[in-house]
Amino acid sequence: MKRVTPLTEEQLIKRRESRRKQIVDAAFKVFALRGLNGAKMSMIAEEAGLSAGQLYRFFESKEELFTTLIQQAVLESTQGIEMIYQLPGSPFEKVHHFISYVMENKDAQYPFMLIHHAHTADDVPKEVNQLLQQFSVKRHIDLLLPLFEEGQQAGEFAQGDIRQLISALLTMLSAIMTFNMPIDNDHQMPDADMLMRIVAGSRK
Amino acid sequence: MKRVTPLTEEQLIKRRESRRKQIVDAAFKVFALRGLNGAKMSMIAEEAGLSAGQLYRFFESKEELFTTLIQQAVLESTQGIEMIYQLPGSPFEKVHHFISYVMENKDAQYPFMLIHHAHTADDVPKEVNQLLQQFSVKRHIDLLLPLFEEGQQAGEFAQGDIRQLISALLTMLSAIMTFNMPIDNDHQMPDADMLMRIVAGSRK
Amino acid sequence: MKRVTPLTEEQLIKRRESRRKQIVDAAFKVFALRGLNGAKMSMIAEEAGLSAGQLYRFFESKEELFTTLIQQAVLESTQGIEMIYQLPGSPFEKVHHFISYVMENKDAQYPFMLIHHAHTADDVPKEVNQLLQQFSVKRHIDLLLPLFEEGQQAGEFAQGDIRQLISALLTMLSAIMTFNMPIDNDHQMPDADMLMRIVAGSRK
Amino acid sequence: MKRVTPLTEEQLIKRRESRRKQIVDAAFKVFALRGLNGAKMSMIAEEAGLSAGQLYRFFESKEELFTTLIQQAVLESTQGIEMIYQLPGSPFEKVHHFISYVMENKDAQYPFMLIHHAHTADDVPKEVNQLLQQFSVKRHIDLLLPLFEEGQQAGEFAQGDIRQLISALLTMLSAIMTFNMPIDNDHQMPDADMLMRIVAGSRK
DNA sequence: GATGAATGAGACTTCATTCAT
DNA sequence: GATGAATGAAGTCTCATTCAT
Repeated sequence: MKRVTPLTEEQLIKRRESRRKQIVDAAFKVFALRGLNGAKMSMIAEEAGLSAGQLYRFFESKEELFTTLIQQAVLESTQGIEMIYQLPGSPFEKVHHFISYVMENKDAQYPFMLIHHAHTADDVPKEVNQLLQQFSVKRHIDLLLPLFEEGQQAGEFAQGDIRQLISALLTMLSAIMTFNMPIDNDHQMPDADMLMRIVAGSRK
Repeated sequence: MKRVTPLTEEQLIKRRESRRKQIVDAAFKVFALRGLNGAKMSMIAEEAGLSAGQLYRFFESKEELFTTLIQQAVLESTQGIEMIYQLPGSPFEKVHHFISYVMENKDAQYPFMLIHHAHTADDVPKEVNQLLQQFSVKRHIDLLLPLFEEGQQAGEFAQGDIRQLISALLTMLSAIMTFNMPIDNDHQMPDADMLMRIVAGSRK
Repeated sequence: MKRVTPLTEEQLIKRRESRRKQIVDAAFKVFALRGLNGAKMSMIAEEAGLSAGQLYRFFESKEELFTTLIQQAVLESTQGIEMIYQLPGSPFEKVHHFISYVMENKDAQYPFMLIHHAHTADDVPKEVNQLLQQFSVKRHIDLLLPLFEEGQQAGEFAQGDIRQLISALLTMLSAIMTFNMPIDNDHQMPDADMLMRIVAGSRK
Repeated sequence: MKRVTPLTEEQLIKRRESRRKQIVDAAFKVFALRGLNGAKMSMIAEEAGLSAGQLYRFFESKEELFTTLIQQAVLESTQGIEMIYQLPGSPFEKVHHFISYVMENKDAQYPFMLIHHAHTADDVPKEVNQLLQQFSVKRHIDLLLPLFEEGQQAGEFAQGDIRQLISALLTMLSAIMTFNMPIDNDHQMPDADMLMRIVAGSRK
């Protein structure tokens, strides 16, 4: 006769955390792809493999869930950008690597897409707006500034206002990631080489 | 008691058509800015200066309205692109003008934004999907092909696969127009000059 | 052939106001009898003779509806108490009349019941709490103070702390109204005479 | 590995009964304070120091639990009233003591509060309604009748219909206990002396 | 013909109740 | 036996669509 024993507390906590991760991952994806209003709690639940009601044992509301994700996205996007300094090669090569990496990894794109939705959606929780004001692109630009200054001095990058250059690059990257067009044979995303032309400056 | 002379049939038809145009214009704008789900019928009615009920005298449903607009957007985007041949100057200058024009004119952007929404929304009417498959970017690329071949031969444009180059440019343009981020001092949209670097090719 | 003409604007406004009154009256009753949580929007809608969705054309949310009613109840309860000075007779007779009137008129009781629910319910909107703090019983006591002083000096009322006496009377009145027990042959509400014994003081 | 000696059957039954009592006590309090709908099973479980699931090993449903409590409350309220004959002094003093005791002891109030909720809630199980009809206030009045007759004959109590007098007193008591208003400096509960004026009759 | 009021389907959220562990 | 995770029904709220006036 098999005796069924309750899980130990440790097991419970582990399970709970893994559940929570499931939800966060699912929500990350669904919110990134569909935005605040387009994402339905039922979609997130399905993506996470549970019922909608369960979400509320982990997050008080759709708003709180979204806010949590934005916090995480802000963090991850910053870390993703900081990563650029670990990449090998000259500034040009670093940036090139970075762009390639971001464009090829869905997971790397979600944070940027999420932040974009947070900027453009209609009824964003006010905590999110505060977050966005504090950790805006400005921060990302600041992070990249030394690298671009170095690149510019080395003659690898276009001359002109550096901050503007970085901002334009980031905007284009975000725009492309957000664009989210189902790629077919016709629609072709610009590749990293093309984007690097913006960074490097034109022949003309 | 005021006696109103009845309108002739022709006048009636005219009035009806002008009414319909009001609706289409309003819907164009609202759908372009807010997407299929974000746009509420009541918003469109208000933008058009009509009651919500009126919309249904011209379109059977929100879906039909959206479908109609997509048809028109496909048409207008094509016409917008054809316009490029009327612009003065070399191929490079033509493309530069075109990009500048599109980026500075809200109205010119609506068709592209609308098509983007049609591509990314989830519950798009199937007629719309058919339309998008038939009149895809492929068509736009075909239209621009001669111009870009000329530019390439003149050495103004980057070497390499032309179709890919055009596709990338169009995608970027759409992406930027769709990006729709509230511009602040931090977020800076790339300008036409920067985009032209993609077309012109890099120094490297 | 009968020509159906739209209502004039004036008619529309009238209809809208009458609708609103219907809702307010229904909500007043349902909230008074069942409290904030016990009252379902569908019950209010049914009592008002319309569908639940309609309520939202007049009030943004259940909370706003409740808050509006509390404002009105605070007003009405105060006016109801001020009314006591219009009643004929000595202070004792005035108070007696007042108690009788309140206990016999359902409508006169709703404001007090509503305020009671506002005090005791769980998730009261914060505007309501503010209101209750500003226009609390203190105000009612202040209003009745002159009358009770007069009655006490005339020897009609019990000696002792007047404010306490008034407060106790009001509390008992509220408690009785709120008690809301279905009256049967067994349960007998105390009548005005009995309550007046509290006011008048005991023989002992 | 720790070996636990199995409990004897008697011990098991004892444990089970103590468990059940925990639940009943917790539920008594929570239902008394919050009513049928305001009380959540999870609150009762927490108050009892158990998991929500456990409740269902003792009671089939919230309704059954509530019904059980009402049965007990009816019993306890009757016993509480019978207690009055054990109190010292004249009828007046007995009643005064009783009122003081009830007003000062939360635990003594729960049965009355519970019965009140049973009377006023909307979706009360029908068994409860039957119970309330069978063991209504009538019973309480019958119990107190001899005492009040004695008091009346002794001239301590007001003249008039005794049953009505008792009923009014009980109703007032219940109402006050149920009133449950957060006491502040403004709201002042009537005290036992004031209530005794109802019993004793007025000077007038 | 026009208006905006009314309905009903669907999304968010809570909680009694069941059930895997 | 116990726990707390999972479900589903019900309530609040929104909006496309219909319809009385």
